[in-house]
Amino acid sequence: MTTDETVVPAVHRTARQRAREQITTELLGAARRQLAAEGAAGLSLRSVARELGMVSSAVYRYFDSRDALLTRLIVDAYDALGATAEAVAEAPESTAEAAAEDTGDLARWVNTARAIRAWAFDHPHEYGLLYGSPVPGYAAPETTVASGTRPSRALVGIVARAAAAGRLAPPSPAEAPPLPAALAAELEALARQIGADAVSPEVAVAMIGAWTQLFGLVSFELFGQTRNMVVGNAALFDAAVTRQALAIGLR
Amino acid sequence: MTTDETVVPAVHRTARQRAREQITTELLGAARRQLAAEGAAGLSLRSVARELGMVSSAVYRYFDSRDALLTRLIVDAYDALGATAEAVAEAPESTAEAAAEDTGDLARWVNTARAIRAWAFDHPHEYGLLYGSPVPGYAAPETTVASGTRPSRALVGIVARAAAAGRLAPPSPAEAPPLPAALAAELEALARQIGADAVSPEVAVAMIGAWTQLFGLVSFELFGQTRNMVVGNAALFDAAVTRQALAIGLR
DNA sequence: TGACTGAAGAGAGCAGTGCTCTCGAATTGG
DNA sequence: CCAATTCGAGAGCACTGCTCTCTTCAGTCA
Repeated sequence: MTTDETVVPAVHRTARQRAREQITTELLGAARRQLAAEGAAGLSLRSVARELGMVSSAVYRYFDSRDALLTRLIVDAYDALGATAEAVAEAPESTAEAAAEDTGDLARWVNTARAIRAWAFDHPHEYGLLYGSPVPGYAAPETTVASGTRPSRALVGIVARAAAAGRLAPPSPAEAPPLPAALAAELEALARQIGADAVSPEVAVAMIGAWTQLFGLVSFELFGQTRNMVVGNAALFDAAVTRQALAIGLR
Repeated sequence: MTTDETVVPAVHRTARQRAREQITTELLGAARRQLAAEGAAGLSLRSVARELGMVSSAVYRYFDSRDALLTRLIVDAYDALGATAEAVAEAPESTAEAAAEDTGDLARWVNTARAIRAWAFDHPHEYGLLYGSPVPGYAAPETTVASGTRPSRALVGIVARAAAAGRLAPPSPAEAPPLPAALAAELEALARQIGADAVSPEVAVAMIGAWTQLFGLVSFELFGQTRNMVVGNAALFDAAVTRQALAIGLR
C-alpha cells in the first residue's frame, strides 16, 4: 500500500482521512464490480478511475499498482469466503435453523462444503482468482496467507474438534496400504503444528483428500470442465462430498 | 484460424504451403516458450513476432487473434497431456517396463495419476491454462472439447475396462446413504452415453470423486495452495490417489 | 511464356493499457 | 499564519492488440 493503513484509534479522524477511506472503499467497490463483470483480465485501473471520475494517476495514491489492487481484492475475497465457511462450520448448535437441521459433524462438513460451493457460484471470478491459476505478481507473501487459509481452516477445524472430542468413527476395515513412516511422521508434525493433535495421519490423508476433492469439484463445475457431464449438479456434489466426509470418519 | 488448415493429401505441397506450415510451427514454438517462461499473461503476439523477426501484423496471417493463438496452445497442451496419460493408462501388459511393474487396474490408475502430475509439474503454466481459471474468450466451443476431455477419458477408460471385465471389487460395507434415484439415473445414462455401460452409479460417483480429487490436488500443489503444508509431497499424493482408487473398486 | 489472382509481409496508425513525473491546489499540524 | 504534506490533474512513455494500406512475390491458368 502507498501509506500504511494503520487503523486509526477511533473518533478523531481528520476529514482527509475519512475522505481517503471512503475513496478507497469506492475504488475497491468499483474494482470488485468490474472484476465480477469482466473477470480479472478485464479489470483495468484506468477504467475504475474513470468510473469514479478521477484520472488514472490519482489511483496510484491509493494503490501502488494494479497488482496491489488485485491483491487486495484477493485478500478480501478470501476473507469473505472464509467468513461464509466459518459461519457454517462453527455455527452453535442453538441456532434457529440448527433446531430443525442435523448438527452432527458430518452435517457440519457437508453444509460447509455447500456454503463454499454456493459462494463460488455467486462469485465465480473471485473464486477463480482464489483457486484458479495464479498470475505472477499477485498475492505474494505474508499478507494473503492468513486470509488465504481461512476457508480451509474452517474445514479442518470441524475435523480437529471432532477428533479431539473422540467423535470420529474408526476407519473402515483397512483395505488401504499403510502410510509410509516418513509421511506419517510429517502429517503428525503438521497436525501438531496447526493445533490439531488428535488428528491421526490416516485421518489427515482422508481429510486432505476430501479437501482437495471439494475444491477440485467446485473448480471443475465452475470452469466448465464438467460441461459434457452432469453440470452444476448439486446432488452429485452432495453425494461426493458426503462420501469423502464419511471416509474421514465424520458422523 | 485464418485459412482452414485442411490436411493436404501428402506429397505435392507447394513451397508456399510448406513455408506456411513451418512458420506456423515456429510461431507456436515461440509462443509455447514464452508461455512456459512468463505465463499466459506475459504472452504477447508482438513479442513472438519479434522473436521470429517479423512484424506483428504478419502474425495475423496465421492466427486471427491472440486468443486464437492461445486457444491453439491450449488444444495442443490438452493433446500432449492426453497422450501422456493414455500412454500409461492403455499401456499393453507386454511392455518392457510392465514386466517388472504391477499391471493391475489399481497400478494403472495410480501410474496414470502420477504421469498427469509429473506433466503438470513439467508444464505448470500450460497446466494452469488447462485447469486454472479460464479467461473469457478462450477455448470456446467444439474445437477444444475433443482434446479437452482426453486426459479425463484416459482415466475413465481404466475404470470402464475394469468394470466391463468384472474386475472391480465390490464396494465396502455400505456406510454411505444410497444415491438419490434421479442422480443414479443420470449417472447411468451418462455411463451409457460414453460407452461405459458396466459402470454403476456408485462406481461413477467414486470415480468422479477420484478424478476431481486428482486434479484438485495437483492444482493445489502447483498453485501454491499447499505452501504451508506438505508441498510437492509425492508420498502424500500417492497415498491420497491410492485411497480414492481403492474406493472405486480398482485392484 | 505471360498475365492474373491471391497470399504474405512491412509499415503506419488507432485505441487502449500500466506507470512515472511534474505541477498546482487543498488540507493539515505546528 | 505558514510550512509540510497530501492529493488530483495532465502530459508523456513504452507497451499492447488489432486494422488498414501498400508492395512484393509465388501459384495458376490460358
